[in-house]
Amino acid sequence: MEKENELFGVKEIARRANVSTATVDRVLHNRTGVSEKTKAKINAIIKEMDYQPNILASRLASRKIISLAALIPDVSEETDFWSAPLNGIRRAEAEMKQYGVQVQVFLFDLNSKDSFADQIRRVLDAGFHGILISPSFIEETRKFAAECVRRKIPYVFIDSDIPDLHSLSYIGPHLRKSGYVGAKLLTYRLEQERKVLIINISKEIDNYNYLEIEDGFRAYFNDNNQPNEIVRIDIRETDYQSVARHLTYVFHLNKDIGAAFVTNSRVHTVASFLKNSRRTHVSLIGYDFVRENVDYLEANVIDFLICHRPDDQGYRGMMALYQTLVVNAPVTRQNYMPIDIVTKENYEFYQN
Amino acid sequence: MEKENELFGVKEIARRANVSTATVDRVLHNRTGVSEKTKAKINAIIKEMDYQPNILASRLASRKIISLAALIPDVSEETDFWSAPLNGIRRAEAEMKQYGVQVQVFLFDLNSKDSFADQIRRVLDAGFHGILISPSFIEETRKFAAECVRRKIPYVFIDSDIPDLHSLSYIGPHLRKSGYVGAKLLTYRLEQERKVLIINISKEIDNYNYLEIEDGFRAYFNDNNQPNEIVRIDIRETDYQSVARHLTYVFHLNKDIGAAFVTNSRVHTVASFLKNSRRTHVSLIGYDFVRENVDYLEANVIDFLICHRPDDQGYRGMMALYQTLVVNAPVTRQNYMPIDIVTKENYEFYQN
DNA sequence: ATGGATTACGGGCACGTGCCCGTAAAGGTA
DNA sequence: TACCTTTACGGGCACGTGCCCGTAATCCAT
Repeated sequence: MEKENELFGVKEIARRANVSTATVDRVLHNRTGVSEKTKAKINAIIKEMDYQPNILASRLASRKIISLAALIPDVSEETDFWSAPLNGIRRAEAEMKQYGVQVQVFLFDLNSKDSFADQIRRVLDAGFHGILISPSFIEETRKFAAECVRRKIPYVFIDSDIPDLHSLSYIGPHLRKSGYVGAKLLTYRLEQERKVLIINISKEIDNYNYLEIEDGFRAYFNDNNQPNEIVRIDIRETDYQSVARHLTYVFHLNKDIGAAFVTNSRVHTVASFLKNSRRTHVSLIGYDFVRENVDYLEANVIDFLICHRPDDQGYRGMMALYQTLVVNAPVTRQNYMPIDIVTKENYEFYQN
Repeated sequence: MEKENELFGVKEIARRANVSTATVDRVLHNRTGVSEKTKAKINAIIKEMDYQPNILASRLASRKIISLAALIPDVSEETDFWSAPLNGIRRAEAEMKQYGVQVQVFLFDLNSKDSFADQIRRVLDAGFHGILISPSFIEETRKFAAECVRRKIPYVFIDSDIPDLHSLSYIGPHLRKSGYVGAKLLTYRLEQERKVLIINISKEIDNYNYLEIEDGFRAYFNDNNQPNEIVRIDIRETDYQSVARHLTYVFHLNKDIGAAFVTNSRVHTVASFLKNSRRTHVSLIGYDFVRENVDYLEANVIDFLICHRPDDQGYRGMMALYQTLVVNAPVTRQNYMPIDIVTKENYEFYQN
């Protein structure tokens, strides 16, 4: 069990090029102080023997810590959704720590554009080497991206994407397809004469994500010639009373609703309403593996939850930065997460 | 961005204990040559300052390669299921390579107990430091495990478990629950008067996995007072003609079968039969994300596939060995994989 | 007491890379 | 030519740990 002849180090390159290892090092990190001639020669040798630097030695020798920032929403009373990505980020942190990488997390208030902008400024001021960000507000993110490009700081988007800002990578759901899956599950045992209700509960006016999901949802009905009528409702308050009021009204107007689809994690509020008003025969589908939702899965009020592995998103996002900054390996631009289907029967094994 | 004061190395321990780093090293690797007195003193200091060895430096300094073996079934014409775990193993290999870990894969024929035994012998003879194994044959695995325990080689089971052989870790499905999920999906839109068919297609007499799944499947019917009659059939040949013959007979005897559940990845054979005999109204559920199955998902013949992330199983299995042998961190004994539900609508994002 | 074996420990090089510092060579100016 | 600046490169230490080798100290038998 001895080491195979992997003597392909800087020393070997230096020997072949008749220079010192210091010169090879200068070329490898393209620093100044090397004549064009020797630079070319060394580069040729590097390419020829497909030199792979030893990351162990490199990280050990360099005293510099690589520091990464993660900028995500804080958990609120409304939802602890973002605790999952945070978990993944911590997991990545633990793994990278031993290789000299530090991680710092910045949290902002999803209901405050200002707090988002503030934290962006703090992150940029601190001079991190790479940044993971949830691009919750489009304009601020646009400015942020421009600044990162200027400073050549790689940044990764998670959970939602802004495609035209060329981030290093996007890691998150394909929302349109995810709405499509929701429609499939919703109609799987739905009678033809029943109506379908789409519910969007959200304070924010910023409806980009929601529109994608609804679009996919409706596409399924088109593609499969589903005859059911679709009713939709927007609710701009998130408290139970307001939601209940709106829903009471809708169900009053439409006596024959057979299934409801909630476009985000607030499905538990709807579940609560259905349970209280004894309408649990209505099929209910929504998003995200948060505790309130799982409770209603368990109680047979919610039929399915659609999830996008938020934990993994955090983990992979950080790892994408690690790959570029430490390993210097390429990462894929778009990394769509699986569209997981969670039920009462399989949730106990679900790994976020 | 400077390194925090992490001067907690062997040198610091040595300084505090008034010994040399070599002596500290002997204690750390509990080698001989240290008096009980100094050993105790050093151990106290190590514990007190919660010393964490620098893996980078450790792997760099030690010339020894850590070598891991993976022993899994070969892909056959019957099924390419095992190409997924192999993928995960390769992925882990690439990641560990830079840290001085080598991986060697051994394949055996699922239809030949002898080839399994042969490969076990080869693996044991080569003296690996850790072994990943799919314990396909019980008796041979028992001997293997005994030998590993004797030689103190950690071993990990994937895909199926033999609980009483205390492997370092089991990574794979909870088969019983997985059958339970299958039953849920199968009955979700099934009419009460319809019968349900359980199909087991397998040459091997070794039915351990199958029994677990069927047990879970039936448990769902009990727990939920499902009135449907359950018909079961064992088919000991795997070729299409034999399967079709058996199924023709069963469908002849039972005119009102509304759904079929196949306990393994050969569901595509049944799908083929249903399609050819124009019985695609029968709901069909089976196992594993292999291409033939996905084709029938796409064609609306198979309704759902249940999967257990075989790729991840391979990856995590290798990583469990890495964790114990390199990082010296504890791993969980049982690691049940999520029970994933794959449909025509979400399969394109499924990540094995 | 003497010699030999055993035990307990320290010195110091090596792993492969990063990078500081020193210096010879080349170029520029008076 | 003398002096200074810039360019191009080499020497060599450091990172934290593994481990070989050498040796003083201790023990035991004669």
